[in-house]
Amino acid sequence: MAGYQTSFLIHNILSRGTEKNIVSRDYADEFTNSKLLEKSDGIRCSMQSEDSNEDGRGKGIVRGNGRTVPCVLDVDSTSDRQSCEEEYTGEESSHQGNRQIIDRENVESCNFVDRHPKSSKKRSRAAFSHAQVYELERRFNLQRYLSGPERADLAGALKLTETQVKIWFQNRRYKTKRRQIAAELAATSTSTLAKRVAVRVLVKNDQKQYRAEDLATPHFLPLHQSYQYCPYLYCIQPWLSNSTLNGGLY
DNA sequence: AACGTCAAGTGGGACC
DNA sequence: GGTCCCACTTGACGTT
Repeated sequence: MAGYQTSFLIHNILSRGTEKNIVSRDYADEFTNSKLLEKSDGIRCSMQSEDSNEDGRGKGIVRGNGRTVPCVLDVDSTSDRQSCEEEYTGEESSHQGNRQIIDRENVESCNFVDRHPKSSKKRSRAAFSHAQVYELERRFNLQRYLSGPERADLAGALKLTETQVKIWFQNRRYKTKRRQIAAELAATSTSTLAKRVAVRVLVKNDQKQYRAEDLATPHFLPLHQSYQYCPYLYCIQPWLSNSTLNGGLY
């Protein structure tokens, strides 16, 4: 990847210290894990409790279905977080709405319970740092599946648990697939609609084929309004053939 | 308040 | 049985 602006190098961003980190898609190829951790260490807050079924650590094997699919280049331009979620100032932010800002010395003890002792039963949700997300994204663009050792290496480099890396890749694959399906369905439905739009004959042989009140009553509502929250339901449109359905989903 | 995003939870299938 | 995966769902949190 060429043409990256130096000012958007992740280590430059991270080294700004008190400035708010603005994440750009313009990342540096030469950026390494060591540089990443050199700057990012201590700005994350992993609130997650350790997964009970932490798996595969140190086994050094590639499992049968732990396949590695290299170099699937599909840069998802919409995958970035939409806003800056943390600012590293070396102390906790005074903004109540902000995500957790972690003191370097308190990284190990950072968890939701510590900060919210009265709501210890609340489910916690880790907020990965931009540097961690960047590196995960970068790796995902290289390969969508990680073997056990690869996952362990990445987890160690990012100071995440293997389970967190595994779940991140899992969620990321599913997210990509969802967007791909939605895009395909949107494309097919619009093209299908274009082919199937019923055009009423209004004039035939110089005779009007409509009544005046017909013009005042719309017959069609935009389909997408009905599927605002269920985009996948586009595929259940009756005019789509089975082959289209199957091909679109699996 | 409604909505969107995302890490984590859940459940089931596949593989060894 | 253990581990991985996918396909959702849940709950926390940020944005509008």
